[in-house]
Order: sequence, then C-alpha cells, then structure tokens
Amino acid sequence: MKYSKATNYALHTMMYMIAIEPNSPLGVQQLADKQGVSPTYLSKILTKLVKAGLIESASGAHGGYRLKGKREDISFLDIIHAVEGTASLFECCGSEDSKCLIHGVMLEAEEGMEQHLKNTKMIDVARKRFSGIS
Amino acid sequence: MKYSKATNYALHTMMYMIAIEPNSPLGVQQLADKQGVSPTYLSKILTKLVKAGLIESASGAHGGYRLKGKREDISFLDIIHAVEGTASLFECCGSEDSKCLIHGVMLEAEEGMEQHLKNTKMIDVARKRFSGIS
DNA sequence: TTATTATAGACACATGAAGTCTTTGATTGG
DNA sequence: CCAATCAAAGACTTCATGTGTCTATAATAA
Repeated sequence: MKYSKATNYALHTMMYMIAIEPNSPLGVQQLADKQGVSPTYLSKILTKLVKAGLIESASGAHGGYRLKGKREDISFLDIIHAVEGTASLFECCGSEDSKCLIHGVMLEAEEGMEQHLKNTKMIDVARKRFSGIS
Repeated sequence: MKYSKATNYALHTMMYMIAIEPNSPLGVQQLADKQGVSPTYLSKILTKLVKAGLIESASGAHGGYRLKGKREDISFLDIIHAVEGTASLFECCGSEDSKCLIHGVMLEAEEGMEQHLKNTKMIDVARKRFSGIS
C-alpha cells in the first residue's frame, strides 16, 4: 500500500512545468536529468499524462512536452489518477458494494483523501516556493 | 496502490468478533470458514492483530482468539495499521521531508483519510447492522 | 499422555513495480 | 527528399511483495 515512484516522478515533473513561465516544449531528456531517472522510463510516465489530457507532446526537432489547457486547474488528484488509475483502494466481498458497511467506511475515508488532493492545485504549491525540482 | 486482501480479512474478522456478544475464544477454523479463506493463512493475519494488542490468543483445547481491552475503542485505523504497517503512503526525495512541498501536500491528504478511519469505530458499524460476515 | 490449538518458518507462486532496450513513427530543418 | 531529432510502443528483465500452502513446534486442556 504505497504510491508508486512513477507518481512521484509525475508530480515533480508537472510541478516543474507549471512553475516555469514560458510554455515552450521541454524534452524528456532535460526533464529526466532533473530527477535522476532514465529518459525512456520517464517518457512512459509522461505518455500517461498525455493520454489523460494534462499535457501534449510534439515529435521531431524542437519537440517535447508542454502543458495543455489552463495551468491553474491542474490538481494533485488529476496527476495521481492519470498515473495510478481511478480504481478504489479497497476491494471487498466481490463487488457487492452497497451491502457491505465496511466497504462503505473505507470508501468514505478514501474520498476524504481525494477531496484534499482535488482541492489542492499544483499552481498553489508552485507559487509558494520552487527551488529547483524539489 | 491498493489495500491488501489481508486487511479485508482482518476487518471482517474483527467486525465479527466485536459484533457477537459473548467474548469466548473463537477458533481460527471457525473464523476462516466464514470468509472462505484457509485457517493457516488467516492465523498469520490474526497474529499481527495479537501483536498489535487488539486481540489475545490462547493455545490448547477450547483456545482461540478473543478481544482484548475495550471493544468500544477499536477503530478502523487500529486494524489497518496492525496489518499494513504505519509507514507513510508517499515517499519523496529521499526522506528530506520538510523541504518538499509536494510531500507535504501528500501527507496532509493521507492524514485526511486516516482521520476518518480513526474516528470511525468498529462498534458503530457493528451496531448499525450485522448480517453474517458481510 | 493425547488431542487440540496457536505460532513460526520455509517454501512456492502470481502479480505488479521499476527499469532497459529496440523499433517505429512523426516532425523539423536543410 | 534526406537526415537528424524526438515521442510512442512493445518486448523484455529484474526485483519486491502479496497470497497462500505445508510442516514442525510449542502451549494448553481433558
């Protein structure tokens, strides 16, 4: 029961892209260097963010990744859902959800966490302070 | 990023033990039958609950597992921590926590979930309704 | 002493995370 | 058109963990 490292990479990469002002495409090589991770691995993660509609990609020379849509709207939950998926954290007695009170409590708790991740926008954190990539 | 099946088994077993009134020892065979899981596997899970101080065990004939302490105090979080451990769900830039704002947000979100699991007592759910084991 | 019951550990298996490598496809610049 | 650049996709490896099973050991009651 842990968030994957991929989620960590995705959050830091998105934080960087949101924090810097110019919205020109960034190469995966450059982004990977900042986190000490291989470019090919990071590209697999970023592709998930592309498919989720958070960023867009451009092939060819001077291509790379760029924010898509309004940077103010992107929440922590958007990125986490893109990487981890949207399935519930708790599976109970074979998807007969409504009857199981235990399942209900677990879902409420999970919603409590997601609510905070949904309300917290990346840009709010980016504005507080941005020192490099950490 | 999912809760283990072991947590599910632990929650249902504890819910059963809290719901039934007589506090006589229950054998693992009996408890395992209700959930369709092997006794030896369930015993490994219950041993964690013993070490966490939630229940106590007795060997020998007419032995088994029994609630320890006050049944009203046991929360969902107690059981989850006993099975899953108490480590944070999110690991960031090498445990240099305080500086990373992303880590801070993730911790706050996790605390939101834990708060709900801590405030919800097993007995509250047990009193609502208890139909068999689900 | 024997039957019963929990505990512990070794073991096997499946799954998913984490990462590498290679090929393909798209785009730009000359 | 050609070559360089860059993302996308898939096969593959490795490792850790969850999920069990099985057996032996220890404790307790009749």
